[in-house]
Amino acid sequence: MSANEIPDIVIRRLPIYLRTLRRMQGLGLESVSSEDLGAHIGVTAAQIRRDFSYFGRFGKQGKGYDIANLADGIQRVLKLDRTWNVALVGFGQLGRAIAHYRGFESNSFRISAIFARNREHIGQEANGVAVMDASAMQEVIPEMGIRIGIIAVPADNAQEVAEQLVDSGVLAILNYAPAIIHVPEHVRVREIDPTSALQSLTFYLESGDQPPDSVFDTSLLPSMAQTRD
Amino acid sequence: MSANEIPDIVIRRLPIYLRTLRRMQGLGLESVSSEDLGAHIGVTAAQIRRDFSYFGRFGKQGKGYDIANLADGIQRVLKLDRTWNVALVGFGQLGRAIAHYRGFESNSFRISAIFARNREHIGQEANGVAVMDASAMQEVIPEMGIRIGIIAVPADNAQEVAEQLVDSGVLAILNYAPAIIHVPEHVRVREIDPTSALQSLTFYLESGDQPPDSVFDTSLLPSMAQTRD
DNA sequence: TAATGTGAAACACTTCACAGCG
DNA sequence: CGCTGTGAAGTGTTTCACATTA
Repeated sequence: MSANEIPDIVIRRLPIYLRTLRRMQGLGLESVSSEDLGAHIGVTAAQIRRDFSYFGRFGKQGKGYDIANLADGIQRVLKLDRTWNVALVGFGQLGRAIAHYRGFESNSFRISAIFARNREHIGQEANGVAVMDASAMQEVIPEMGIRIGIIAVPADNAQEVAEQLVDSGVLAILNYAPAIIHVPEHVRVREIDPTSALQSLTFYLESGDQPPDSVFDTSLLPSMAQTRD
Repeated sequence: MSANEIPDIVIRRLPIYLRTLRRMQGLGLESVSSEDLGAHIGVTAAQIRRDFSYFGRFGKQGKGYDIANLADGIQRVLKLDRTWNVALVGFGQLGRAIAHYRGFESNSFRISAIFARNREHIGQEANGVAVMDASAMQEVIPEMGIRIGIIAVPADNAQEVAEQLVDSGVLAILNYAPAIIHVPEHVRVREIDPTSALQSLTFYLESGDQPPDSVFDTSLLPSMAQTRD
């Protein structure tokens, strides 16, 4: 009955559950109730139970969930019981920071190919991985069995890079460029967009007192504010 | 009637609309229909119209939306017609990358204070901003009228830093640490979590052929997979 | 006439509440 | 007897479809 219609929102919560369970495991804990786990993560116990129910019966009534067992289950559902090779495109400030980030390694990912267009970047290396010319993508990505790409190029080049990745066989993209990329149905994209995140937070702040600065800034845009009504 | 109940999900889409409209404006376009705008962004025309209807009547029947006017409207709704000072906490790899990122400036934010605990980091500087001791937060943040904080410290320190920020008067937090932070109701948090994003993408990939590597990796965790049924 | 703004319907997700199990 | 798993109810979000208006 659990078949195949797990909402994406549930899938996006699984890594958080996994990470939390692994931390608990590291603390020597053996089991946890949906109540406890929810409190740690900031979601309701009911949601925890509903989420887990999508992919099986992991709990024991009266007892809760076995932490190691549940974590392993989630890890398997997410197919994280292996290491995924990832291709990074872009080796500017951002690309380099991503290439040097050590957090992926311990979480089932390895940046095993880096591509750039800038001649200055090509030939440099990060973590022992040499930066290749972007034109090598179509050859290297299939060869290495890479199915995940990270876009870390300027917004204006993001769509083009997305297409090159897709043409190379990539099926999942993590997009750091501040641009919406359009890909075929069978390709999944997640956006990393700190600027948008900040820009949606200010909505909730009072603009009132303490202007941080005397500059009345409409940013790059010289346009004038003007609304009707 | 538009009063005050705009869903957060709508607020989170506004920066994307804004960015897209500004790009169109830069291209010299003057007006756009919900149909067109939706196609560019990848949402339905109905959603665009519904979203905008929450904060006013911005369109003209038969014509569409005036790009400059609509962008200005969104900018005002999001309170982005000013520059917000932001405090960055953490000056390791990640913190430094954020400090040097030039994308915030042109989008209404300025990292105007940087804090770290590591003695090596204190006194360094980025973009002309000196790194201060974290203990100075409670004094400096109110003084500078800062209400937005960015957390870029290891997961284990994230909660502590969040509390220091909140105690200093911060009301909005952008959290790059891979940890859920708990804050009072009146404080808003957005997470930047590339690892979780990648980990939720693999769910949709076939694990089948082409194992990228011979390592059968259960990562850091030595635990054995074992499920019931 | 072309495209908005919006009731109403449809769909999606979350929470309630409790039977049932270990 | 405490806690899961899950129908059913409750909310929230998206889409439909069309009257309305520039």
